[in-house]
Amino acid sequence: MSRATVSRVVNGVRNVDPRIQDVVRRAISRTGYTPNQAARSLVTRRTGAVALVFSAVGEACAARVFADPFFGRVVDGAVGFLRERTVQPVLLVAESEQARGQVAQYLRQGAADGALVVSLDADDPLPAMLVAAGVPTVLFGRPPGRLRAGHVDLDNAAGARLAAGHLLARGRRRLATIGAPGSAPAARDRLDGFRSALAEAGITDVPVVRGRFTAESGREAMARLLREHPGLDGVFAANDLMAQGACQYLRERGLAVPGDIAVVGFDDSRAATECRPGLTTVRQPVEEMAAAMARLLVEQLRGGTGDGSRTLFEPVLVVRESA
Amino acid sequence: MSRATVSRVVNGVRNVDPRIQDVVRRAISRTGYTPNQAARSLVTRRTGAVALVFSAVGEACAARVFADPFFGRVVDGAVGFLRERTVQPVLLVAESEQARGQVAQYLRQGAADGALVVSLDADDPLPAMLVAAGVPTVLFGRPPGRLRAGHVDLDNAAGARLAAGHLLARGRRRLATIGAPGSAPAARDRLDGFRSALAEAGITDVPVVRGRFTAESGREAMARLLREHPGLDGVFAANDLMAQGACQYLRERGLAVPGDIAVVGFDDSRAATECRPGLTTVRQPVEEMAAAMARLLVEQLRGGTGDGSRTLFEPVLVVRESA
DNA sequence: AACGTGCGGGAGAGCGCTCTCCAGGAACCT
DNA sequence: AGGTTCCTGGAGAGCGCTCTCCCGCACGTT
Repeated sequence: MSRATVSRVVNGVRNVDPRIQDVVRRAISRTGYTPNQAARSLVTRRTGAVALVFSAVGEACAARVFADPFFGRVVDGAVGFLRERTVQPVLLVAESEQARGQVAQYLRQGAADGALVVSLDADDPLPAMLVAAGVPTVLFGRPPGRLRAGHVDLDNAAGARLAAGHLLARGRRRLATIGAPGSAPAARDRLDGFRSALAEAGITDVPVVRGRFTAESGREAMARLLREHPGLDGVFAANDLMAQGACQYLRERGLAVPGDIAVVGFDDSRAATECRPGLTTVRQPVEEMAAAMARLLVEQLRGGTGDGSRTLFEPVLVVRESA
Repeated sequence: MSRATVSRVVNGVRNVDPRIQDVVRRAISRTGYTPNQAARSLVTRRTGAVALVFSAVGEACAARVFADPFFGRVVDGAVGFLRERTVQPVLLVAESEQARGQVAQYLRQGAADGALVVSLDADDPLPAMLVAAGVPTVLFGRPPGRLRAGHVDLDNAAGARLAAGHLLARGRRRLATIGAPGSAPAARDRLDGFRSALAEAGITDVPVVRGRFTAESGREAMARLLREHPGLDGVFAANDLMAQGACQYLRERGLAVPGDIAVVGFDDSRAATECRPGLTTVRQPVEEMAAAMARLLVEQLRGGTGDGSRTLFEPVLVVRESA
């Protein structure tokens, strides 16, 4: 029997006599034969795998990255979608400059058919490196600079407006916000959206303290806000983790949420429901967005073109107890 | 110029005339040439990558897995070690039966040179599948059944004894423990160690409630313990997340920690320091253990043999405020 | 001057697979 | 009965690299 026939059976391509198929399959299971992926991709120029890259500029360790429930949700969404299509998801972490180089090299060599990149930072050079290397790439969030790449995004400004509107509707007027590093486009949009919505209501002086997307930084930010602006009655945090930290701090200081200060978060992550009181927040459908990324990439891989296409999601306000 | 010479330059093997090296390198950077990994591994039978597999039996989603700080620490330890040796760490999640099959297949095909497997469950078939497929494998925790595989472990029983000793030394006598699924060998050892240490002190009746390694399950377990055994004055939880949940519940119920009830956790994870009060806990050096796994695997890959070797770590008690 | 020695480079096989091309046979039509 | 078509299986090239073998040359030795 020739290799060609075996190959046809394994790949289920063209008609092969059922009896012969049976013989081949039996031989395969008897000998425990497994096709060599390297040889296969050498000729097909496909690996059947897609990389899910988490890139973090300035974060020393991967633990920090995984600490945010956000990442687990991304993994869930992307992995779920890819599994159904029997493409193997492969997670890569680019936690340092050196790591980014290694990851880019790895992908350029063709270790995966494409990359889903989650990077919080607009200064991150990785997306541009991958696009330049010809790796099919889809990003979470809008591409930095003038980079042309498929991506999935949330209307962050609209989400922040939702939060602002809700706080105003609850009669809060002395508002502040806990932002995030200015290098994160999403965080910037949230800040801009919040400010502009308040400006339309005639509130122009909005204190801002920047956190680092962690609960701990939320605590610190809240402490500082309270110190510098004692009269606050409402706070919008750029993510749930920071909102959770803020709530903790307020409770420890004996302040009631939302009685004394209303708190609105962003993401609708696990942290929002675990928080006491339950966090009123702006829902970002992370799982669906990640699945959409995967879809975009798979289509690009199939169709050959289609880079630069994007999917935009709309945020929804989820009202719980905190505001 | 022949391909052989270029290959020699790229791989830095044998002496090549510096001038020729220079010419080759210049040509490479000018044309943006990148060697094809598939072709390379076809002949070398190496990929230069190592898989870090997170396997979870019965967990529906990856988000749950990543929610535990434990996993971030494993990633940190393993990735840090591997990067220095320029081997590419690749994370794989085996979140379902189907996923396990796909992951096993992927590795059997030679997508990575070996696997570091983190599985909390003794019933998990993945380690045995990989070993049977001839994939060099190193496990976190002792191998299930009679499987022969390299692994790294902590003396969990000794850790639990440390916790028991500390609670006893603090004068606590009415003790209970928040355990974890019996299918997790580490959790079982912790339970056994705790019980045997108390038995030596003449305490034989120790209430046990099982959690699921999450803060939420810790809350529930604590609630139940308190309901069924109102006189408790000390609790040992099988990990910090559950201890954190227990502390939260106690505080909400108006009970002082450690005043009314002392709490000891396990892991010394981020949760331990973020908890209020700071958690007294048994330190498990997860990062070092993960690095040791990577070391074991790399040695096995180099040396050819050495499967079945293991590294055992000793736990240390870290005293903070909670006990 | 003849010979050994070692270093730097080329030729060419072959890793394990896929895929195109082709041949042979069965079935169907004229 | 001959021709046409379809179906199935085999032969063989070639994917892009590494690595062994070999050759030529410069240098040092006898």
